[in-house]
Amino acid sequence: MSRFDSRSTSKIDQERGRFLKHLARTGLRVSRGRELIFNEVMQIHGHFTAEQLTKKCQKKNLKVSRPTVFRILHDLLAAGVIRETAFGDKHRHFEHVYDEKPHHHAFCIYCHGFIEFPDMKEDMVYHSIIEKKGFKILGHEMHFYGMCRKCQEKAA
Amino acid sequence: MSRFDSRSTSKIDQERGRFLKHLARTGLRVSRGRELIFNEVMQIHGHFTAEQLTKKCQKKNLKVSRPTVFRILHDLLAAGVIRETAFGDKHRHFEHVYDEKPHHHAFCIYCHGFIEFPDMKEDMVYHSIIEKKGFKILGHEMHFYGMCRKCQEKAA
DNA sequence: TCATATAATGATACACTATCTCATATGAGT
DNA sequence: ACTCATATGAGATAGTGTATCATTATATGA
Repeated sequence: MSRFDSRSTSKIDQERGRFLKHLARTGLRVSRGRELIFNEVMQIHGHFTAEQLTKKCQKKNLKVSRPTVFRILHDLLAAGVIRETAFGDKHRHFEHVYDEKPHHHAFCIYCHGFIEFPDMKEDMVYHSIIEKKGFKILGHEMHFYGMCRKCQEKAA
Repeated sequence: MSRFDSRSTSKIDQERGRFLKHLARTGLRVSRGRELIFNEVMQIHGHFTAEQLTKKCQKKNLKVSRPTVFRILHDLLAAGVIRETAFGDKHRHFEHVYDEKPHHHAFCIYCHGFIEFPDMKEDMVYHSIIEKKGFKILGHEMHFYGMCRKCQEKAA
C-alpha cells in the first residue's frame, strides 16, 4: 500500500499514479521526500517557486532540504506531473498540471505581477507551421506584457 | 556631430535617433561605452545574452567591462531599442527591435535550441479579454516547447 | 583654458538561485 | 540482520546579474 495521503480525489490519484509509474520505470524509490513534496505540490493552487515550496514545508515542520526539493521537482517534471513556466525573472516557476484549465499570462513589467486568461485555441494555426519544420510540439504558452491596472493608477 | 558609426542604414539611424533621444531626455551622456555597445548590438542578427555580447566585444579588443555591458543594455531597453525575451533558462536574452519582423519561438526542451516562426496576428483575440481587466498591453510572445528535429533523430 | 560639477567606468565584492559533492542515512530485498 | 543501491542534507560551488566606490572622462561656465 502506498504511504501517500489517501484522502485525495480521483484526479490527484491519477497524478499520483503517473508519478509512481515514472518512479517505477526509472528505478526510483517512493521515499519520504517524494511523498511529502508530491502532497504539498498537489495542495498548491497556481504557481510556485522552489523557494516558496521549501518555505511552505519548513513552516509545517516537514523536514526537507533545498537540494532535495529541487531534485524532486525535477522528478515531477520528468513524470509530467508539473510543468515549468518562464516568468522572465531569475526564478523557475512551476505549476501542477491536474485540475488546471489551459491558460496564459499577462505580466506587468512594473510590479512583476501577472494575471491569467483562458486559452482560446486561436493559436492552433501555428501548429502546422512549426510541425512542418520537424518540431514536435508538447505545449505552448502565450505571454503578454505591459502595465497592470494598479500600476497605471499609481502612475496617473 | 555624433561620433557613432556613420556607415549605417536609415533603419539603424532611426534606432540611433531613438537612443540619442532617450539619452537626452534622461540626462545621460553619449559615452564611449554607449557608442560601442550600440554599434555591436546593431550588428547582431537574432538573440544574444549579456555574456555573449561581452565576449564579442572582448574578442574585438573593445574594452568594456561586464557591469558596463549590463548598464548599457538597461539603457537600450529603456530606450526601446532592444527587447527582452524569457527563454526559460537562467540568462536574460535580448534582441534588437529594428529590422525584425514580429515572430515567436519554439524551444527544444532537450537541447535548449529554438526555431522562429512569424507572428500571424491570430492572437489578437486575446487583446480584448486582457484589456477588459484593465491591463495595458505593450507586447506579447508566444512560446511553443517540445522536441526539435535533431533531438528526435537522436532519440530514435 | 581652466575649474568645477556631474556622469561613466572598471575592479571588486556581493546577492541570489540553482546545482554539485560527498559522507551519512534510509530502505528494499535476500 | 546483512548487503547494496538509492535518498538525503550540509556545505561548497557555479553562474548570472547587481551594488559599491574610487577613479576617469566629459560637459559646462567663467
